[in-house]
Amino acid sequence: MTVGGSDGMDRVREEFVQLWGALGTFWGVPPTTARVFGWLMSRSEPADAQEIMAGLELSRGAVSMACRELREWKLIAPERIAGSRRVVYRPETDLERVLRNVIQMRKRREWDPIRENMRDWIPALESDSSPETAVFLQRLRAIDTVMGRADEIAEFLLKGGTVTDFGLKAVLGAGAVAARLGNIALSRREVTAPPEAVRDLEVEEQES
Amino acid sequence: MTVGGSDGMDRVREEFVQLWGALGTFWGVPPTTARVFGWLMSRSEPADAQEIMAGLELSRGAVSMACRELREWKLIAPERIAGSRRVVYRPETDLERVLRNVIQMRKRREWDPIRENMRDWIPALESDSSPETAVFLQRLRAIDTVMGRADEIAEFLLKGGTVTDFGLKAVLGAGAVAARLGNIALSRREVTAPPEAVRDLEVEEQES
DNA sequence: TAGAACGTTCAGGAAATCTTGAAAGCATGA
DNA sequence: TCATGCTTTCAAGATTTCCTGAACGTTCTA
Repeated sequence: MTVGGSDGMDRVREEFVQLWGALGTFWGVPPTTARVFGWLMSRSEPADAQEIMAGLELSRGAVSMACRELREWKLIAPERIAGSRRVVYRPETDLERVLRNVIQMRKRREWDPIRENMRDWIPALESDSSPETAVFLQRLRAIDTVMGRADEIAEFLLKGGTVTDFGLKAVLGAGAVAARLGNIALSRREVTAPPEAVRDLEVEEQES
Repeated sequence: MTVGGSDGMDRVREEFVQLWGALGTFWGVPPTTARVFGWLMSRSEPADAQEIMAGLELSRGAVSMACRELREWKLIAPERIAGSRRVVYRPETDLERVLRNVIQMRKRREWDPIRENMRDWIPALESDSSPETAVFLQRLRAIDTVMGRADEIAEFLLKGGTVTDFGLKAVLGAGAVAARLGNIALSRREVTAPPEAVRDLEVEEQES
């Protein structure tokens, strides 16, 4: 079944699949779905549902669901076999693209709705001027600022199209990590203007 | 109990707490734990376990567990009230620090173990030279490279002292910045060598 | 030292999530 | 048009994860 599977290969494959499943946590996907992707990546050739079933000991349904999800994330591409109903899935193996797709998906599914929500709150609090509210409002503004920046970076990464440049790969990596955590990160040292909204958090209680 | 709570304030607070709980997904923390942090952030003053219980309708035990976790992440700091058993928790409101703490924690808890695992696999496959293995090995190497870079960047962020801001404008405007970041990211290893392993993924199995 | 107040722990129940398997849907070829 | 082979769907079951509440520890007051 497995093309050219040796003992070492099989062991590593198994552990790799397991690990990739655990990694699913990082990008917000059920373990089984992530494992299917890992398994496909561990093979030199694309596979159909039956092979995946056999390889991972999953039910037909589970495989189908996982593949649907992975297709939505654009992490695998279906390929029809001519003269048959059979569909094989080819995994996206360009990590850069994998990263971009994951960022894009999470942004759309979770991040953007959150930001939209946020938009309502700040105006809603501006009319209220108790001290408690003032503090909270300030924090919300700071959060909004940071999120806005995370947004810009995510946008940049997504539009970066052909990111062939040297360091950009590094930047991409950083952005992925940061975006995954819902944040941004770069050095403050080079900043010319101080990041006020963020800084202010530390001294917020003095304002009146 | 709530200092100066108005209607609008309470509504926003509730939604904010809810949202923050959902955000927990992003940084790998149970929803309730994240909600506790959100609730604390929405208040101008630190709170003790009882207030949190009341504010979020949680059991005593749940609050205790959430606070323990948050303390581990260094996202809240306990403060003893003099002459009493009471402990109030003050949330970390400097987002920059929040970010760093989260990155640090996840790196230690999940990321580093994963990388360590990986280290075993590549040598284990090098002795085996079937075609299937060769492809997989190549992918593993590419993954390792990318993870290594993410690692270096995380390290940079953690050690870089103040790590936040520097928005996209800088990245967009100044290739120099990207270059600098890139160099930092690459500095430990192949400073001059192009990232072949990554590139190679795209052409590894062409039959198109 | 006793009692009160508060925090912590952990077994067990509750809820959310994932997986299964049967049934329905759709191309293909006779 | 029907039979075949493969995929998709979805309700019900299984599993994992989370929360509760009672019992226990610790610190403070009297």
